[in-house]
Amino acid sequence: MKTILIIEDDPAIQQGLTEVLTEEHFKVLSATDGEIGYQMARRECVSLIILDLMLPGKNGRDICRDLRRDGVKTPILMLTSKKQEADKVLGLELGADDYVTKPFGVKELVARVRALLRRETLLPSAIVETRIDNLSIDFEKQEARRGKRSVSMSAREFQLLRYFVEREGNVITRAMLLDDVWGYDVTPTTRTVDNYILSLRKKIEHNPAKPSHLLTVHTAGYKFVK
Amino acid sequence: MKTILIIEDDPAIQQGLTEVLTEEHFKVLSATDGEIGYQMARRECVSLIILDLMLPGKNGRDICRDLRRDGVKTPILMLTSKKQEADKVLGLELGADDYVTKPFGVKELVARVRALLRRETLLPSAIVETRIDNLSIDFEKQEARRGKRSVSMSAREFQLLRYFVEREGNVITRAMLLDDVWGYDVTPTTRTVDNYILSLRKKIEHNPAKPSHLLTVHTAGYKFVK
DNA sequence: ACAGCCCTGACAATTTTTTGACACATCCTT
DNA sequence: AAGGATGTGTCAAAAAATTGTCAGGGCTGT
Repeated sequence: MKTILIIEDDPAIQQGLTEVLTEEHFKVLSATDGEIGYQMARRECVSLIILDLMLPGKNGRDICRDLRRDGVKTPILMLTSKKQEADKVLGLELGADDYVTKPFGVKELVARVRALLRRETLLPSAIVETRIDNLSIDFEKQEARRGKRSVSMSAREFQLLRYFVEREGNVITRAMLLDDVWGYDVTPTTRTVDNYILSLRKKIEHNPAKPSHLLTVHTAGYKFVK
Repeated sequence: MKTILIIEDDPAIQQGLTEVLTEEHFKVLSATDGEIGYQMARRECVSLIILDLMLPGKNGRDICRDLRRDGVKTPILMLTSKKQEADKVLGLELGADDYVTKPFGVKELVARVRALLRRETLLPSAIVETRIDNLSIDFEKQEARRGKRSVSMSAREFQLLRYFVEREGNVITRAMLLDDVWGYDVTPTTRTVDNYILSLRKKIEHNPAKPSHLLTVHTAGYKFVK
């Protein structure tokens, strides 16, 4: 689950945002003072920061600049009162990623939050494509093909395989898979995992019954090797 | 290490860009005057040029055109103030590869820089016209015709199709479509998207029920292939 | 008022995900 | 080394989720 830090002194907005975002299944942290918010942003591991421009303690402008200077790359969504301010906030001098002017619509805000988070997850240049024996896989395009024959995989299968490929050689427990690939909110049986392993093997292994890539580590989990 | 040439007269942006790109491990050269920048672009060996549209000395538009005329193939990322300008900058007449409108977020800019560098072939990223089977489409004129029979499409349909065509082969989620094609202020249902896909298929596919271009990627979104 | 777009809601069709049953393998005790 | 206990492989069918499709209502510009 993604955590969002809200740094905002107006209690009405603070509370409203918290409610909305919680409802949208985000975890929310908050600070009403600039200096405290800044410290939290540095210490806590959050996915996105919603930052008011005007704050007691330390204003949003400074927080933003300082965070960037500290090397914090978390996306920042600025709340401003005037459009003119907003233009200055963006651009490079400060390093915010997007802004919303008050008064703002809840839907718009949530949409922007989601957009920022999505862009975020697209950026890290994790593994985009790979090759297992003569099967080539493009995770971004969600395509897998053996020679010119395309092999169909569901979205979850791609996710799962990617998870393994990115952690090549490490033992992956079922719990890790359930947490990271499925998420906290759903809890299928561990049998579900086995079934996906099964179908992945059918697609990537030459002899699914004697796997050479997606190995089982008894009582522990699975391991992918190339 | 890749070298990036920045041609930009506003010192704030100039400096900001330099900082950010340096931090991202690029080597940065810069010019604040158009004519000087143009000369540098011709002489120095750089991997990418970030070019402001409005410049003293020689404006970005001319620099871009002249560089292309000189046979310089280096990717060019334009900085513009208005979206309308941007659309004109792209396309073939000038030869820029991508653009960012001010104010822009750091992440977006860096992402675009990386994308351009990754891209080996210098395709202009804005497609003005295309052909799908025997259907020819002109996005600028908003015309589509199959042979001499014109096929009517609404503005939104053109937008949507263009979005797909420009991202050929990539999986496009409904959220991306809603954010990028519809925008943040309106929030139609995802069902709306499906309906547009439906009507686009009726217009571009030979057999809309068995699409061969506008494919659905179950649980993920859609994908356009030619 | 009319035509054309845009959006919504309902329901059907399809695909994916999960479950449950059972065979088989491995581990750990005795 | 035998035998139970537990963990895994496998399949098919049920359950859930996603997408396809259509008809209709609201809105806008003419």
